[in-house]
Amino acid sequence: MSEKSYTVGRLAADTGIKAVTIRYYEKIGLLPEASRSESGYRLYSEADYSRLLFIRRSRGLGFSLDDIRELLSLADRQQDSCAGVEAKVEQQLEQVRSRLKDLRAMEHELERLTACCEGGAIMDCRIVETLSGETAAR
Amino acid sequence: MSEKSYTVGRLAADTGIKAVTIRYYEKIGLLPEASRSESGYRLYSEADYSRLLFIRRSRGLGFSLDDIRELLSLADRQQDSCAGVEAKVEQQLEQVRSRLKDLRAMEHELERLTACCEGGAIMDCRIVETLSGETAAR
DNA sequence: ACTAAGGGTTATAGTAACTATAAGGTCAAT
DNA sequence: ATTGACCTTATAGTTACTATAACCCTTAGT
Repeated sequence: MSEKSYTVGRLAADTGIKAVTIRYYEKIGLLPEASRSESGYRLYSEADYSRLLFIRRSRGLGFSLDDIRELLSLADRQQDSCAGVEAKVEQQLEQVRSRLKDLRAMEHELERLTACCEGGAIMDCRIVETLSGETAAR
Repeated sequence: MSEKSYTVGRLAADTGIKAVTIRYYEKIGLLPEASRSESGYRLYSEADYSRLLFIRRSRGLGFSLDDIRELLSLADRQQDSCAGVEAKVEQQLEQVRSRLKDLRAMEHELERLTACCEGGAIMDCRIVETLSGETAAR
């Protein structure tokens, strides 16, 4: 019945989250305080490992650490409805889409700029001209 | 031949960049130090106004303030080739595209998640399940 | 037993691009 | 003279880390 445990470095290697970051997550209360070895090393359990994976996957979806804190606490109440979780996912989806919209606009504008430069001197450069003046381009 | 000048608040209203931000730009050397009225108020010229518009437009394309610092110094050398500027624009375009790629992946994954939830309890929630376990989903 | 490499520990400061707060001075109008 | 809207400075907070310093622990090799 020996629970296997990980050191912070081991956990880092296994999850792809750096040791410093893991300690940081603990400090801000995203991970519970780890138990310690006799010499003071942090020791992590399987549960910690799972929690960290949850965090990593959520980060990969663009959730903020605050959002993740909420997600985790929602996920912890096994009996409750998952409506809260779904709401958060949808909210995140909207944020991502809004960010996508902005970035696509930037992409188009940048493409337009690269297209209009013909490689002369700055004083004739349409790029610089566009950036400088022309209050248009909303 | 009276040069008209703006106070920081006027400049803010005209450019859509907040007064605090304008002062901040001055502090980090993105804008030259403004001249002052007798009572110590900052006074801005048309040139400052243009420079600020340049900054705003560049920010709108996603350039970092450091990039903008470089862009400005490139743009200031009227005689030089605009190759440097073009390079920066292309580099920025690549960054934007890479960010777009990431965000599109997030969008798809989030869509997938919203689709799979059928509104039961957390313990049956496919979203939570997906976030928790399933090391797959690269 | 000694030592060196490669872990681990803490605390503090730095990053980007602002935003917020406090505590005060100035200007125009009533 | 006083109000309200402006201006000034300095300092701290934000997000999610990263970097640095200065030190302790473990393990393998000599």
